[in-house]
Amino acid sequence: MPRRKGRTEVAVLGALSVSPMTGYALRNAIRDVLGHFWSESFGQIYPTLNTLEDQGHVSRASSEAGRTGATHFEVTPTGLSRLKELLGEPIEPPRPRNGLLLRLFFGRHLGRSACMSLLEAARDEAQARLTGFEAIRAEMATEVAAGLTSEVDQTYWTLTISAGEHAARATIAWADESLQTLQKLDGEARP
Amino acid sequence: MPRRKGRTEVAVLGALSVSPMTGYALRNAIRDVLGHFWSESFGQIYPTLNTLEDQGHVSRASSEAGRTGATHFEVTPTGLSRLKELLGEPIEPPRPRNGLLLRLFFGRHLGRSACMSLLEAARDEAQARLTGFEAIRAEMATEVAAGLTSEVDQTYWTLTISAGEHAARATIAWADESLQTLQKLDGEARP
DNA sequence: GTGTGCATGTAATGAGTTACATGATTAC
DNA sequence: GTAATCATGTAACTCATTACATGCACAC
Repeated sequence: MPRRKGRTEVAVLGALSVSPMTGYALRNAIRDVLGHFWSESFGQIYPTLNTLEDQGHVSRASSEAGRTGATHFEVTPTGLSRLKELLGEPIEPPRPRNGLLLRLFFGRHLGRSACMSLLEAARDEAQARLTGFEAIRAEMATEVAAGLTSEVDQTYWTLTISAGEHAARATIAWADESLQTLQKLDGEARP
Repeated sequence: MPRRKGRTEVAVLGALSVSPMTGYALRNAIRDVLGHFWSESFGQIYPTLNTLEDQGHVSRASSEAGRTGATHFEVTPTGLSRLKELLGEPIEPPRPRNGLLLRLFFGRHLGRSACMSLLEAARDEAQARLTGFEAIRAEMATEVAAGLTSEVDQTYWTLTISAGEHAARATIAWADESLQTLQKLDGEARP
């Protein structure tokens, strides 16, 4: 019985504050909308919803729209204050665990060409992410035009996309630079 | 009884491959040298060392140098192949969990000024990291000059520092840009 | 009628951290 | 002598993922 420490609650309450939905839709929304900076595993969402319901922070509003039998969850007023409270809490620093950098650090053991493959993969991945962000920007623009999203929300959401773009471009530049560095490394040793 | 999945083993074998040392020194080395992209909790290191010893990948070479009673661990030949094997395994993608971006995404609930404080803190932190990397570069240069570190190792290690620098600069640029965006946000609403 | 996707959960497992517990050694 | 640091471990706990289990509804 895992005790949730608030992080999952923020994602759930926040997502529901944008729009009420079922647990299933919630999982998809978190994956699709918050996916580039947040993830929740499937088995977290329903238990968290139940906990939140017990605390009166969300309530079930069964089947207004959508299929019969599906329960749409919505945030209650106390749930909204809880969200604001959680958002105000200090950010706990993530413990870094970058598998790519760990491999490169011990690159002497891994070998030059394997390291270069890793760098190329990282660069391509970052490039793909960059392309994905363009699509998200376009999609958001249409939603704002249609009145589905407020401009204030758009501003905040764009900040997170921009963060992803900056990070991706930095990765690309670093990878290209590093590939050049390793290219030169051959100079002295092995045939 | 946690089953280790290889990630801790890479860090431990890798660090010991650079230089044999005690478990205690190992913990410090991982914190100080790999710290900007990797972390191991204290309670992981000793159990992992014992597992690795059982498998013959590391051995105890007691008290050649240093204090009496302290056991220096060193990598065995099979440990070295094990390290190479582990380094060659696919990188498991980290599940993103960025507390800062989660807060900014729901910035409408958190409030403009709180968001700006978070951004300023992130920028300052990135700036501090950038300064730290300079120090690491300088220190490494003296180690190479003293013959303690090979130039090949230096090349690989520098790649990881460079990654940190690129990421930090990207964070600074993004935070400054975002602060300007939020500055303008005031335009219409609240007094 | 049947497969695909919607919808809701539980159980087992694992990874990793924190806190606890203990003692030896060196610096002052 | 005593405080700080070196040194080695264990136990409990938390957080989170994966796999399992189940059933309905809608499109074809």
